[in-house]
Amino acid sequence: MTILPRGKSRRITLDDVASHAKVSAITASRVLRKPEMVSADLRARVDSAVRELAYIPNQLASALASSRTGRIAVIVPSLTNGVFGDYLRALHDVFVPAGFQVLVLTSHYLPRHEEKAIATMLGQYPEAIILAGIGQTAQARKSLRQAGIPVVQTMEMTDKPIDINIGMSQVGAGYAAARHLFELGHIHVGQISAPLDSRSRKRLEGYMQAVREFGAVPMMVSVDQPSSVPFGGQLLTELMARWPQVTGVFCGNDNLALGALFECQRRGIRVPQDLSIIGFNDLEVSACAYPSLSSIATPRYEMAHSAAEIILEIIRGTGHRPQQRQIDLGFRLVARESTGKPPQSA
Amino acid sequence: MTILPRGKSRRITLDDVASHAKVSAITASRVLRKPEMVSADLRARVDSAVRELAYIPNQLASALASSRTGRIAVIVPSLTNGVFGDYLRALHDVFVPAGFQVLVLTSHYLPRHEEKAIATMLGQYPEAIILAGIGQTAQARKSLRQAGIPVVQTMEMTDKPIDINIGMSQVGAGYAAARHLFELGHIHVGQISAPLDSRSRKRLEGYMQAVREFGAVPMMVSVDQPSSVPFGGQLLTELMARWPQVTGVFCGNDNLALGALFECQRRGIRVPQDLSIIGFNDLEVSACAYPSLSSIATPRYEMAHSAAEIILEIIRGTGHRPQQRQIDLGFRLVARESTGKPPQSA
DNA sequence: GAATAAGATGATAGCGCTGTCAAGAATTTA
DNA sequence: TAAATTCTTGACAGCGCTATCATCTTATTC
Repeated sequence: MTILPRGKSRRITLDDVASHAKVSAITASRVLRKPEMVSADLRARVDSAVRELAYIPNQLASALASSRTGRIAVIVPSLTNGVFGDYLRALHDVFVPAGFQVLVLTSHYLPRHEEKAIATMLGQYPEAIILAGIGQTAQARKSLRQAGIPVVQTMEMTDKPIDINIGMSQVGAGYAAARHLFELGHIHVGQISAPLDSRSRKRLEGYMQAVREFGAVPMMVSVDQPSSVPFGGQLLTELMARWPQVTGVFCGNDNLALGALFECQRRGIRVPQDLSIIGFNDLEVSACAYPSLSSIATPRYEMAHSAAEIILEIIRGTGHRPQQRQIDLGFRLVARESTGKPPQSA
Repeated sequence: MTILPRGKSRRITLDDVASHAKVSAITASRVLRKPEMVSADLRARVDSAVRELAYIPNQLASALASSRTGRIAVIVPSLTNGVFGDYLRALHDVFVPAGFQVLVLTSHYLPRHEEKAIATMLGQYPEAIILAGIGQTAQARKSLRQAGIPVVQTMEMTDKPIDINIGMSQVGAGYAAARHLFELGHIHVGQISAPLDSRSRKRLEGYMQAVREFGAVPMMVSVDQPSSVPFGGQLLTELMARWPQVTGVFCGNDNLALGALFECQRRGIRVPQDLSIIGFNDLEVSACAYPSLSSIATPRYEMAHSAAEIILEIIRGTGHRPQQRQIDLGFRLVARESTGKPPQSA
């Protein structure tokens, strides 16, 4: 095999196709974009020229000329978190068939990174931008407004959306998780989290709300890193060292919950007889863990899907915006085997 | 809040910045790209104009004019699989700081989808393209060759790379996993997999090789869907129903292994006393499961990282290609608690 | 102080495509 | 058959930027 040529043979352009088919460039362009406008004869000639030359249109030039880039910008905190796998899948499911390209950048849970990612994205002149979360910097909000494209903030609710907001109440969901444990009769309910994620902090707020309501004492440990399964075990260990009386734990997300569950198995703590565990997000794995993990099911696929649908409608419908600028898709408490009544002795 | 204007206020261009700063457009351009070429005075004027107008360069126009798109195309089978989370993270880690944009498309494990994704990507005129796997269609291979850009096939090895190949032996790794069980003394070693993924089929081949070598009987069940934790439990159930004598299971990946492990816990099968389980990929969760899961550690982060580094070198080094066109990054057997000797009775 | 070199700035011409409008060909109508 | 209508096709300009080359300053040398 020979070394590939680089930039040697100029790439085939529309003009090449046109002259090969003996038509004007614009006709060739039309054959590709609006074939019904061109006679069958010319269309056939152009089509065969395209095939013969293996012509690939330059989307850059096309986008520049038409000011339609066909790009949708997405910024998520992380690619390794299973939550965003589902989220991105939903976006691809809607946008790719509709002929749009999905550009993804990560913010690593840092508003500063997100601001930079937003600037980078806007330079690509996307036709819409979808953000995870509502904590954009002032500067970022300004750029987003100026861009004049649909901006959708997802994953949580805000009173002051930049444009459109499709989410759920993270505080409410955190409250529901903690309340579930209190209502089962637990008095000593702990919380472990990785509050680098601002949504994680909202859930903590919900936990605190429930703690106050049930007259309990807050017991929290956290780690300033992206959450992961191993941290779940580590944080549970810390929690139980500081507050041995704990009988219920609300984990900021299912990865932490899974890690906590494994740690219990390792240490012979029975779940839920000795300790109840509830997670957050309801990842696929949670339902089939042993014991199966109680969790809060979040509509991450649906949030992304709705965001995508609404954007398509706006783009196609000449910019008409939906009546509703804030959509709360809710959440669902899923009580499974990992939560039960506290032990009698406690 | 008012409805956002759409396309009403023309977006700020370089000309706006230039006239605002009372310099020529090209000087403004230089301030942004090669500031050292411009005097401090003009640079300051342009910089403040940029800030005041909140100018965001149009990358499209820039790319068209300079014929440097700054884009790297990546095609992966799935976004939800944890393996590709690590893989994409590595690509972002290298390319984003280097000023490149990473475009991701998914193939859903289907060569036909991959072919389409490749065509879409080439229309974006990326400066390089990175593929997961080696099973591209003939048509796709042709387009890729014609594109004249670095093409890196990853995740597995091939004798006939399109251009550059950075991978590992999937057959060899599958063989190593199965062999590990045979060497521990197991005679009845089963395999469960989701062979939609072509690499999964390669691992099966390795398993068969080991089965032949140790004079054993192949026992396999599979599901024609993307792998997931729940399928792990389901497939294990099927396997043990058909071959109750099984004492060791090689799972096509760690998700299946995790599901199998949970199923064992549910059914009171002790791991590894009654049943040994080995997974594949060594996801983060495997090390902290209980019992911790034996697995094959695959260099997915490293493969993507090397691919990215090599591409940067080629792009920056005026197209000089590395001597070595095939790089095998190997794999590592990680024996943990989930694999042990078979029960005496067997 | 004149000649030269080095540095800073600008004018011009595209990159490859599409929007707009004009012109020609084919068809229909009265 | 002439006029009106529709359908096809093409010429041209320009999207916003950068590569290239030309011009004008300012420093450096003898």
